[in-house]
Amino acid sequence: MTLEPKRPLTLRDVSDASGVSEMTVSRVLRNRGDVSDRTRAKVLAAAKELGYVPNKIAGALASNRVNLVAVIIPSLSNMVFPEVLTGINSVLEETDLQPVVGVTDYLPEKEEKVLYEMLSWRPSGVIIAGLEHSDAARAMLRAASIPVVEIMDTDGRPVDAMVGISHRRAGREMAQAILKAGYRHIGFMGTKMPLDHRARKRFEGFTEVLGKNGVEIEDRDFYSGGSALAKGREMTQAMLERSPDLDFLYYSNDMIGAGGLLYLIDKGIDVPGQIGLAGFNGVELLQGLPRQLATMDACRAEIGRKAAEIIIASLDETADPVERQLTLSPTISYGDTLKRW
Amino acid sequence: MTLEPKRPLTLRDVSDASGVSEMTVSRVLRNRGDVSDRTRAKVLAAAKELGYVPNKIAGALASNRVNLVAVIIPSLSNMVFPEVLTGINSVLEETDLQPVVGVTDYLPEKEEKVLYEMLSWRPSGVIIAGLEHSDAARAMLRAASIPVVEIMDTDGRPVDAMVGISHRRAGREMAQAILKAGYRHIGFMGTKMPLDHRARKRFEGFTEVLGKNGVEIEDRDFYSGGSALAKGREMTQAMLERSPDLDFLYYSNDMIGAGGLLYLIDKGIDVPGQIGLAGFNGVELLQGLPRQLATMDACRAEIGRKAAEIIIASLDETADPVERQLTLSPTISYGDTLKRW
DNA sequence: ATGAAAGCGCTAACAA
DNA sequence: TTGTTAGCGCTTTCAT
Repeated sequence: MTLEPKRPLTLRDVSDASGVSEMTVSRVLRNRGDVSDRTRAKVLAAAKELGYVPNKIAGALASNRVNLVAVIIPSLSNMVFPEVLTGINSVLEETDLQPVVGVTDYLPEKEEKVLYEMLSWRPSGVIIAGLEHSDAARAMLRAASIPVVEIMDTDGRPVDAMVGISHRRAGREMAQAILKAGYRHIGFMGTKMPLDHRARKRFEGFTEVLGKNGVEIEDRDFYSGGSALAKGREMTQAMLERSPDLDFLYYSNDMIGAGGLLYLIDKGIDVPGQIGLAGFNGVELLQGLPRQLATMDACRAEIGRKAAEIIIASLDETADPVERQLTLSPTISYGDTLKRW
Repeated sequence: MTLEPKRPLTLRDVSDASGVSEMTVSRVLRNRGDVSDRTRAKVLAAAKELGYVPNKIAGALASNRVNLVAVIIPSLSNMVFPEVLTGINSVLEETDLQPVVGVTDYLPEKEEKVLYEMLSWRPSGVIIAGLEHSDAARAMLRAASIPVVEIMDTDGRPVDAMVGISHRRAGREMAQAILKAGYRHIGFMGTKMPLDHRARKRFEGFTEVLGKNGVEIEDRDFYSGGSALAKGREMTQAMLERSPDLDFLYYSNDMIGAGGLLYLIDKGIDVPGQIGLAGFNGVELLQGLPRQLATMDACRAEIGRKAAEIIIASLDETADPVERQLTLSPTISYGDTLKRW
């Protein structure tokens, strides 16, 4: 064992060590083309012995192929997105494609930057949350000439493919369920996030149906930062002190809804008799609360799986065509906090 | 506008469009070397006009530099890891380094595979959870000749640098606090994860101190899958029916602890008088519960930040040297479920 | 079944 | 300040 200056190993090193040409070594390592068993064995032994790790940069440049799929999402702290990732992963795992995650923090400028960075690695496809992007971002997506799947939301026109739910419709359906159950004095709590277009669309759908039925949101409040559970508790308390006549609270996500629910239980208030509650997302996490919050499943894992399938199908000429504009249907679960009519 | 066969743009195209040599275009786009303002403007205009996105693959191959940092973690569903990522991000954001995340699902074989994939992109550094890796993985890490920071845990010897807490010690300290508070009949609940070495070490430290004080765990139970909150509730109920004499329940994570706490509150059991409780992690999420679970902060964001700083310092010859073996000290928070002595 | 040559798109190093 | 040349480590293509 001689000490050489540290330099990553190359195909050349394996070639030298095994006495086989670089080209054949390359074939063995990629399982391409016909190679005799004897040669293959020699090469594999040498590669393992040396601890050779192929250089994908060079490989990608030469072959013009990159097995990466860019996945661009607003956040990792909101459990919704890790769940989508899990769905994407479960499908890509069976291929040689690798997801690479970029986070935008809900900021359009950051989205643009992250997208630029990722596209500069020439990925094979892009999965990106939402339909709202800057013009520059949309231009990049189009110019990349690779499959692009916009996920989560289907209220709008995609650059290429899309999979998600209609948040506007989700808001409408929840409003209908609430009205049917007989509630009329409704308060709303959500995140202070003008850039969360999906939350905005749910809210718009929600107020639209209320409005058509002559009902208006009587109180509303928005928070930012901090523990959602704690915020839900505090905001609920504050809102009920301010507007004691409310008979329903609609929360833009399950975590603050759960905070509200715990507060009401604490106070001994009759839920859903005196006050009804509903959130959004269907986060599994909350099973185990004393009572189940009414909510609506956002089909997160399914969205991830479908998006990955669309990418795969787009890349494979021989594959059966798949639906490229897919709207999933979330279902309401009434839990214990929304009266059934 | 003529329709050409779709082909990604190259430096060459920008060079042609601007009448400036490829080399100078390259310099402009990277802000390297002296370029006249006039030339720079011409180039930037042409690049923007065309919508040129540089090809990092070619750039990386030529310059032998890749601005990626591989981050390898067991899971994204456990909030702990997204929080570490946030810490890493917050520091890397101020450099041109980009984290790239790989997930191992707590499986050594998968860790090995993910590591291999990531190293084949020749990243500038690696941040990897835990100190336990297969021999092959450790060999790869060493052979890569790049900074490697092992995070979360410091009970063991790192390949290169490490940042984390001593989980064994965390377990010991919690045991001491519990004994000092006077509890003697202790039950334990955790995840059924033989491969979660940190949970194992906490448990070992915990039982070690109990043992030295003549106390033994009187009942234990492990779960896998499902909603942690719900599991905590169910397991707590089952354990107390089985072992009604217990006066303390130690949970391997805060989520199941919270489930247990909610169950006990529901039952009207006196916490921490009749039964004390403690978890681990200090998840912010749980603020907002009716009562605060005793827990121990795992310093997640701090670990992420420090790890990123070590990578940066290792890459920058001129930087001040930083501590490369860093053990942070978690602190107990007693909350409302562990008596102070 | 194996090898040799060319070149992927960029940047380091040097020349002008 | 700008341009030229020679590769980075691999794969494609074509020859043997």
